[in-house]
Amino acid sequence: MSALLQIGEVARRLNLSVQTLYFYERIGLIPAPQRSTSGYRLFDTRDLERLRFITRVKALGLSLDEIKEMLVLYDGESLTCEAIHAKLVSKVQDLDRKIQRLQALRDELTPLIHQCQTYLDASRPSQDCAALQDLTTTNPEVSEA
Amino acid sequence: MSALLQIGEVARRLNLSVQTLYFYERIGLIPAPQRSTSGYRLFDTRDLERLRFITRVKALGLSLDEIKEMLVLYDGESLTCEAIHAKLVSKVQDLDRKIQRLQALRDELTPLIHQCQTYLDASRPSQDCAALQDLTTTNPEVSEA
DNA sequence: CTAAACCCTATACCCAGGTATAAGGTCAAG
DNA sequence: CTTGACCTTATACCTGGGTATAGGGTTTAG
Repeated sequence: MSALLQIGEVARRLNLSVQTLYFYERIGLIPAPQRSTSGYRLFDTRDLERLRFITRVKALGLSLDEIKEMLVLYDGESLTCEAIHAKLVSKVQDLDRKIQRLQALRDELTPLIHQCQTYLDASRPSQDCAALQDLTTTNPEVSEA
Repeated sequence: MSALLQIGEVARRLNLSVQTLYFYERIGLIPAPQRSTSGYRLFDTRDLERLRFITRVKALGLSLDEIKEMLVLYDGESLTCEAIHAKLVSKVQDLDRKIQRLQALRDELTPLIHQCQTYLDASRPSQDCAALQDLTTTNPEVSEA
C-alpha cells in the first residue's frame, strides 16, 4: 500500500483530468511531485491527501484562490478551527450576498411578467408590450445602473 | 433637438465607455451608425433608443446574447407581449435555479461552521479541526462530486 | 520489433464582457 | 501653426478554470 502513483492513476482516482493536474501544479495549488528516472511524475500519499482536500473544498464552492489561502494554513500546520471557521463564515456571507443580488433581480423582473400577463389576459396578445415601453422610455443613464 | 451625436457624447449620456460602444458594434449588438465626412460615427435618435433598450435590459441581468435575441424581435417589429413574457419567464426560472444552487451550497457549509463552533466553545480553539478531518478523509472521488 | 497506452513540454484556445494600448487622423481655440 | 481634445483602426490583454493540440519520449505486451 501507499504506493507511488502515476498521474493518470491519480486522475482516475480523483475524477480529474490529467491536464487539470498539470494545471494545478502550474498555478502552484500542488507542489511538484517526485519524478521517476524517466521523468514521470510520481504522487505519494501526502500528494493524494492534499488533492483530496482540494477537491473536497472545491466541491463546497470555494474558488481555487480561496483554496490556495486555506492550503497556506494547511502547510503551516496552522489550519486551526478558528481559521477554518473564519473562512467558512466569510464564504457563507459571500453566498448570502450573491443570493440577495439574484433575488433582487428576480423581484424586478416579476412585476414586468405580471404586466405582460395583464395584456395577454386582455386578449391583445400581439400588441406592443407595455413592459417594453417601460424599458425603452426609462432613462438608465440617470439611474444608479 | 434630435441632433446627431458623436460617440463620446453617447458614451457620456448612457454611462458607457467609448470602447464598449465599439465592442457592441463589433459583436453586432448595434448596427453601424452613420459617419461624418471625416469618418466619425454619428448616432441618431433611433440608435440612442436602441442603446437605452440595451442598457435597461442589461440592468435586468440578461446576457448580451439574450439581449441580441430580444433585439431580433425588436427589429422585426414582432416584440410582442408573448415574446417578452416568454423571455422573462425563462429568465426568472434561470434565476431560481441559480438561487437554489447557492442555497444548497450554503446549506452544506452551515453545519461545518457549527461543528467548528462546537470545538471553539470547548476551549480547544487551536486543535485540528474536526471539520477539516471530514474534508480530508471523505472520498470525493466516490461521491457525486 | 512494433503497437498501444502511457507520459512529457509548450502553446494556444474557450467562455463573457469588456479594457488597454499603439499609432495615427480631425477639429477648434488661441 | 500648434496644442489638446476628440475620433479612427487594429490588436492584445484580463479573469477563472480549465481544455485542446502538436510534437515528442517511455514502457509493456505480444
